[in-house]
Amino acid sequence: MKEPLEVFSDYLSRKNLKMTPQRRLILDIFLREKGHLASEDLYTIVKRFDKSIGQATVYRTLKLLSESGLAKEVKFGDGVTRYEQKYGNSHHDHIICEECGKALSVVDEKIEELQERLAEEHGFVLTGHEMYLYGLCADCRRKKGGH
Amino acid sequence: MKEPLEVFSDYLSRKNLKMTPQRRLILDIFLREKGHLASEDLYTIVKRFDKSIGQATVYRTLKLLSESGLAKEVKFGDGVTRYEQKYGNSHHDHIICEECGKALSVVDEKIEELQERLAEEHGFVLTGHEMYLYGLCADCRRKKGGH
DNA sequence: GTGCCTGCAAATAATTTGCAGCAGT
DNA sequence: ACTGCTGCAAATTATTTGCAGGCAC
Repeated sequence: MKEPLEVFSDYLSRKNLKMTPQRRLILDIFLREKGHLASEDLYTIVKRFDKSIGQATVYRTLKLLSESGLAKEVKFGDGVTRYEQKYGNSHHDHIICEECGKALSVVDEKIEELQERLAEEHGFVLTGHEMYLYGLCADCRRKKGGH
Repeated sequence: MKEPLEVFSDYLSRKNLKMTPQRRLILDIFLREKGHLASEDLYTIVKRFDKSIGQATVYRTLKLLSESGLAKEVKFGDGVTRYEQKYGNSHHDHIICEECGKALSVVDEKIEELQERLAEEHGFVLTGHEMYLYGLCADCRRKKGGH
């Protein structure tokens, strides 16, 4: 598979946009940090490498990364947009612990299939979907129970 | 089943809060208008009946309605919080047309079951979930195809 | 050299909060 | 009477945008 940096470069030149040191740095750190990062989180980390970078640049670059297919926006319902890596066309959903905020990525082929069918039954052709499962993780249940 | 107004009154007195004309009016209109209403939508409608009502009151009342179990917050990912009616403990998910914004409420027992199981497999006990299917509705496909 | 890019600060958008007077219970 | 409630405006939060100078192509 093509390297992320190449994917991004290709995307940029296709759109007559430019590869800059800031964009390279943000992509780099975005790839290094696994998980679900808010723009602000990324900004904090990126700033350690380039004191002079601006928040807006991080916001703008994350948007570009989404458009290039390298990142995907996810919204956990707390008003903060997070971004996660997305190689090729991998897809997954989320289980979020309501106690500690831990978020796992999961997929269930059977569910995906049923979603497709459900949409069809209502006359829709699916283009995408989001599923968030909220609950208590094993750790938090133990802590709560143990008390 | 108990009347919504009674449910709300009970909730309020249980919390040492008060039933006011504004709250009664907002509940009334919320029940009348089926669908997924943003606070601002409701505010616009409510204003036709009471010119002097403030936005903040609508926001605050919708929050109370959620807490009382009569309403449920839904977020379609466009940064606007919407509210839908929720009698008893009815639950459903959403299919949203990316073209015209139309939103349908749906349930699929089989999916619900698999979600439960999926969470379990990852050590979670589910407390709730949200599922949003995005796609194109039949109408919009026709319009697009016809062009 | 041209047009995109950057950091900054100001602008938005949705929602929340502080406050002084008003009103349910 | 005692608190909670209301409308208003100001505050917050997350994100976007305008701009003047700088840099990639």
